[in-house]
Amino acid sequence: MTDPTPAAGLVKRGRPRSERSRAAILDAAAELLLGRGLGGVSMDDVAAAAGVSKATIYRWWPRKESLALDALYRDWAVGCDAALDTGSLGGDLLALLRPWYALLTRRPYARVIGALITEAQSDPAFAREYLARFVEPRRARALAIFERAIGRGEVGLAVPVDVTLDLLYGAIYHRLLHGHAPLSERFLEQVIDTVLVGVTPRAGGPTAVPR
Amino acid sequence: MTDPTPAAGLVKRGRPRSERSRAAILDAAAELLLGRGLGGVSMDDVAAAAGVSKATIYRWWPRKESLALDALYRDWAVGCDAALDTGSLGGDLLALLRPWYALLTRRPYARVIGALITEAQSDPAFAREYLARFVEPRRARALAIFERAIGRGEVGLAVPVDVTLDLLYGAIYHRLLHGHAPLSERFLEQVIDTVLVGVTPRAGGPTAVPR
Amino acid sequence: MTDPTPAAGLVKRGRPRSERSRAAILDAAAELLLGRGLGGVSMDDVAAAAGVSKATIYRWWPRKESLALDALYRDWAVGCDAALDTGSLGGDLLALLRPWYALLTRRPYARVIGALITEAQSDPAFAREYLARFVEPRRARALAIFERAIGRGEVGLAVPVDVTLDLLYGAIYHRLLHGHAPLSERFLEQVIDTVLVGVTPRAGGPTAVPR
Amino acid sequence: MTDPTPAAGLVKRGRPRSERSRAAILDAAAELLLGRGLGGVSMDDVAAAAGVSKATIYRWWPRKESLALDALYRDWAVGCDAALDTGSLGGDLLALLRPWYALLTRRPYARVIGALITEAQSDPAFAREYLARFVEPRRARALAIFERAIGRGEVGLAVPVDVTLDLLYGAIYHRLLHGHAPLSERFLEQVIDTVLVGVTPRAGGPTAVPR
DNA sequence: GTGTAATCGAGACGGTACGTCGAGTCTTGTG
DNA sequence: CACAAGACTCGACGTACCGTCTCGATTACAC
Repeated sequence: MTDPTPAAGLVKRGRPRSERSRAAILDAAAELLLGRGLGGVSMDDVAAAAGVSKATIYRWWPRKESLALDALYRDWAVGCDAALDTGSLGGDLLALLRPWYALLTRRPYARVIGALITEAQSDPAFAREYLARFVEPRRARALAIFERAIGRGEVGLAVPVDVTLDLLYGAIYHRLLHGHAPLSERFLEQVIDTVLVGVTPRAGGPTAVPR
Repeated sequence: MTDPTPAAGLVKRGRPRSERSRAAILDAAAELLLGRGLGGVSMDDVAAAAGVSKATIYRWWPRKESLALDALYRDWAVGCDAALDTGSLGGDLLALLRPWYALLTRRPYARVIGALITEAQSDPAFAREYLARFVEPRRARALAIFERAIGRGEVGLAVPVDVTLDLLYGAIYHRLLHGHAPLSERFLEQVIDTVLVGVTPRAGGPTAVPR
Repeated sequence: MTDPTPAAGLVKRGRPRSERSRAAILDAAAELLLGRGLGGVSMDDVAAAAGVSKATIYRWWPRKESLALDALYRDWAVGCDAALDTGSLGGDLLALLRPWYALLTRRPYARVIGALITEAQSDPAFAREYLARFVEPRRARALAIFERAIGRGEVGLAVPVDVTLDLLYGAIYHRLLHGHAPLSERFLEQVIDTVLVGVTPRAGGPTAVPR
Repeated sequence: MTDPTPAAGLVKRGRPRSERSRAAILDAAAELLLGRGLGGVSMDDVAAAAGVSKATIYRWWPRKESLALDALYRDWAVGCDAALDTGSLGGDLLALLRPWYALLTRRPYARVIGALITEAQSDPAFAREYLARFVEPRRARALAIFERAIGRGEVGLAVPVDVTLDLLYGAIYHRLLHGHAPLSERFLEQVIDTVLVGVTPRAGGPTAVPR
């Protein structure tokens, strides 16, 4: 959204962008968003909290949702880069998902995530941005883990991995967003266990759905 | 939200509520919401489309989200009441989920569902209402199906059914809301198949997650 | 506005008008109007204070201003009917105006009078009603007093009495409505004195305005 | 109400107020007010007619009445600044009042004046503003004229000038607001004549009101 | 007594304006 | 150029009041 490295050939003219302002805006936005949700925070609020002019925010972020995306993204990558190889599918998944779970439950991320998802429904460009930053990276990590497991023979070849990923992440998002039941560490383990059973190869094949 | 059967002992006084207006409001709201999403529809829009005063809407629905809940709810129950017993877990699940899938994909429900979920994050009363109307009924149906399957020995006794339900519904909501991959009938079947494999009892127990 | 004696030929049918309601409405209206002014009182307020249905008010008074007219009129006639003959112009005027002055200063009539006058500016029928009830009667009394004084030779024949009435009442209304100076009993006497001087016949005529 | 010259020591920051908008608002307001009266004009009307946002109006004028005050004030000063000295009290008064009379009768000012007076009844601050702008200046002019006349011996020393001013202005306002009789140029002259007679010194003192 | 007819209460209704708020843009002067 | 300040447009918000309406329940007179 805010490219820090402009075209190399261009000479930089005029006053340079204030890094201080940028950080203040993102900090203030993140704090306010987690506290009151996207709908409860106005751009004036962010500007006031960051000690910054509203025009400065709009110069760098086209709308509130984009700002929210950037503000929340900084924490979001936690544990995503660490590609631990524990040697087993279950261990790898747990190592991948546990830090994320910790993040999700530490502060009310669901508030803002819900609003971002809603915004994505009617703005394809925003949807792409959201997916690219918040969904795809974790999905790619999980996919790599599954591929390693397939290589080790831990996962049956007939298993549709993309569907499995949806089961895994879908279950977690489901509890996160709907809150019909607690999103606990126990739940995380149960989800992984159930998925493991579903993908582990065995002698007799599963009973297919009659159509 | 709007109880049609007030306290029986109370004598009815004053001009009765106009059923015509109520229906017109819900119709107009449903149509507009599916067309433009919650954020794209104003109360004035609904009032104008329904040929009704804005005050009349506010008299019965405290906010736009509540109205949306009522407006969408009327279609939502589709296929939920039909408790087909096909004789197999997979068949039952498919019979339950297929009509719902058809509803979800026929019109852009995701737009409004997302907004309702977002609202639920910061309003516990609304969250309860949303769950009670949009989530719990379908979940209860699925639970009944699983219990029948357990009775038939189709599902292992150690399987945590609530987690399984989250895998099932979570996967579908995940694709519905995130749109990272199409929510197709094929996907629906794959989800059911994978879940079936995960819950079907077998000789050797599942590999537990190493902790 | 509300004719208590309908066409004689008409037979009275149906439930008769509740005199209790009528009185309660006028009482409540007068009290509220003097307390909060016309703009500060809603028809719902009056209905609630009178323990009466809003429809009942509208059945008998076409609009709020008409109700205000009736509500205030009951006090307004004070001292207007008493046609004391003190024997002198000054004495008669004082006897006429003093009770009215007392009424005006006892409670904040100016609030409502101002609103009625304003309404009269854009509704000729209302203006006629207002004049006929609030202005003409007192004017007619004063006119009679002046005519008696003319008969006694207290007032010059060349004096334009209607203009003199405007000076008299105008001065009082001026202080009542504008409040730039107190409307005191002293002021009332000074006004009468000054008018007396202006109308008393003398040897040399007044200096006419050069035109 | 809207001070054009803020504290001198303060540096002007931010976008300056649009003089164009300010003038358009006052023009539109004056035109609409004289055409339909205060009650017949909504803030949306003014905003639309002035090609301006409603919020901009509310930023500078707290309520409709304040706007009306400013909008009408621009014409109101007509002939007030010209302090003609015709040499006689009658001539001076006529020179002062004739232009005002002309203004009052050219367009339906009474509509709005009535509403302003009504508002003043329940808002002391507004009352002060109204008096300071619409009443006091003309009164001060007339007072100066009377004091010159006293210096010339045209007015008796015992005459209470403030009461005389109330007779003069009161009579005019009375006909303006009540409309029981036409506010004509002839009436204006008669009022001045009668007042002149009342204040001109003579041999025998006036007959005091018997108490 | 049994219509018939007008009243009454309660309160929902369409409509209009209110005054406020937030998003996002624009216009100054200053660094 | 970037930035702070803040005025601006636009559009929606939720509320309040107006005057109308639809109920069921009363209350009179007329038959």
